[in-house]
Amino acid sequence: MKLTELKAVKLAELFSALSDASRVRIIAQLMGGEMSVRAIAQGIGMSESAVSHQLRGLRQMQIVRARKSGRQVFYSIADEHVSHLFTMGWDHIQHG
Amino acid sequence: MKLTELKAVKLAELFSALSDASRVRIIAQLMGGEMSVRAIAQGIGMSESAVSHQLRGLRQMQIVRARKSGRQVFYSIADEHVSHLFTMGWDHIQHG
DNA sequence: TGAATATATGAGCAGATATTCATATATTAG
DNA sequence: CTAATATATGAATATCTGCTCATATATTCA
Repeated sequence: MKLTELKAVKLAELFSALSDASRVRIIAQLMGGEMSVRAIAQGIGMSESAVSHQLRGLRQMQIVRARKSGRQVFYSIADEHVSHLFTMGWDHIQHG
Repeated sequence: MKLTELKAVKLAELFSALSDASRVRIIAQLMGGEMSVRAIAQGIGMSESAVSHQLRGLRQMQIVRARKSGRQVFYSIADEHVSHLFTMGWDHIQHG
């Protein structure tokens, strides 16, 4: 396992995506399918602005992807690596 | 997937363990087997104090475990869930 | 015992991060 | 067109984080 500096940073960034309780709640909701910003915000009791800010970061990290429809934007998990990672963490919590 | 507030925090804490490049380097080294604090520090070019601080957090999160032998303390990955999680992230980086 | 070595820890600081608030942009309805 | 709605974004702020430096503790060696 040879770890260059760049890869260490990339790995840290990946895990950072799930390293905050708000983002965890956002991702957990998206595990059930795509949702609008408003729906996410209401579902977890966060302001739409805060959710939008977090989604921006998640989008840039390619953790989620956005689909625009009319004036709404629907977000969903970008790829199954992410949901798999999330599920593994989830399982670990359940047993630990 | 029902996510209580407590579980969201626990999940975030778990991923936080790997959300920093220094910790990623520490974990990556420990993937090869147990190492002393000094060896870890030298291996990744960090001060022993900084490494010790990080190890403290990782210990509290049960990500690593410590074995004392004489005046040295050897650290290793606490359980295979962690190394599995790490490996998954690693794979994701390789292909992404 | 005293010196040297290995690790741990507390304080303090600099930089990062998450939120709020105000505002901007884009889309739809009337 | 104007008003309303959904989202995005910038600035400001409060909190959190990771490091350094100094110091403490524990263990071994002479």
